[in-house]
Amino acid sequence: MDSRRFDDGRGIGLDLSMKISQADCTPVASIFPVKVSNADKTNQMTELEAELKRMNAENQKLNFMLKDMTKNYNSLQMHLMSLIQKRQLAHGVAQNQVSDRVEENMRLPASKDGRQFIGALSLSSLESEPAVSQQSQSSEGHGLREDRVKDSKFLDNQLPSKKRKINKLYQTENAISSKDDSHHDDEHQSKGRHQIGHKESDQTEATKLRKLSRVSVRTRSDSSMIYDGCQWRKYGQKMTRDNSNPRAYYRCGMAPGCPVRKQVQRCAEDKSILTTTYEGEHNHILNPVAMAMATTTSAAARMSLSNSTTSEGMNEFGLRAAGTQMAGTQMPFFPGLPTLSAFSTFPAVTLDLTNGPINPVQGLMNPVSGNMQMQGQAPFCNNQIDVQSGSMMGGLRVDPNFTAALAAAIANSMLTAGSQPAMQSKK
DNA sequence: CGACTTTGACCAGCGC
DNA sequence: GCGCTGGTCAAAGTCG
Ligand SMILES: [Zn+2]
Repeated sequence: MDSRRFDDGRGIGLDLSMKISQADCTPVASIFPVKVSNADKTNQMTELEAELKRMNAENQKLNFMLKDMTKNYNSLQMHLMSLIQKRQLAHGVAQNQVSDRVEENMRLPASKDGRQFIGALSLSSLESEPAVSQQSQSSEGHGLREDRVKDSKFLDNQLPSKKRKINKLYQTENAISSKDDSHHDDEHQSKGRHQIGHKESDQTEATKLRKLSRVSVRTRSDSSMIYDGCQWRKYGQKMTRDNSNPRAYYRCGMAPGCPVRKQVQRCAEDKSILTTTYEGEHNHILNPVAMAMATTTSAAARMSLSNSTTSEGMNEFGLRAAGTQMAGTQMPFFPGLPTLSAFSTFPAVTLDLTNGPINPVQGLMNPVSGNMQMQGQAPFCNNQIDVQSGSMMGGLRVDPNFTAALAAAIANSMLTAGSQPAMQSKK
């Protein structure tokens, strides 16, 4: 259906261009000939006006079409992503009994320098407003709100007024799903809350998927949350064992029932480093910033999954398993590189943007060569993926969205690097 | 007053 | 079985 619409759009576009040429040519050609009577002039004027109106209408139509197409494209892309992931899951989970352990890589040692934010580039470039980083500097609660405000401005098509009610609804909905989510098996005995038995398997699948597609992003940020284009609803906060900073739990609030969650926690050693862990995939249309983030996490998750399914330490992306990379050749790029610590057997990927480029221009010129590393965790290996490395490039270039997202993240960090107000104190 | 955040409580998993 | 820990819920509080 989408392809049909696409064709329609193109057809109209062609039509319009023809009309434009008509509108451009006929009057001009007929006006220039020497003496034209007033009646003729008015005639032409009315004709022109009519033409103009038609063009306007056409234009609006086209705009609609374009929006529609963009929407469809986005949703299709998301769909494709999830399908790909599901397929890989089907392969991977069967071979590989991935344990559901919580990852412990949130507390990597601090690295040296550079500041990074995620995703705001796209927004700032789209809105041509440099205020993004400043907004995200506000206090915890406000930071959230501002994210929301920006999102609601940004997303005209995202159920603006009904949002809140839906969120409420979704909260309860999620209460059920998340119960089934995390404790699907044992929940049966303890509470009678799950009367939705037939849904169970689906949700179990969804949970698995969500848990498997877990991606951490480490950034330098003074604000309590990085801007990633999504609306997040906080549903919990916890002190964790080996980190004096609390971990905050958020779930996606952009659509009811969206399974995506994220955890945000500051690094114990370096409080300027913010670790954000994303779980799951959105089940709704995303704005470009969120889309970039989502595709990044999807790609990273796929890499992690494929890593977990390959035995030789080489995955489909041509990424080599940790041992080799860790041991040497890529390290020189990151003098202050944290070593991977305490990775559990849980497959997850860490995008480390904390080794920010000192030279912003360099990063902007060649975003993909920015100091960025990915640390993938798989049952049998710890992967540290250097975006600069050839092996990595081979794999990542396959997915333009991935590089786009990375580029956005890096370039954004360049934009925001200079303007870092004083750190606000967390509550 | 509704939407959203905070925070104590609850629950499951895990190790001992 | 017990205690610890992480994840989630939901009532209460806060905010606009
Ligand atoms: Zn979502």
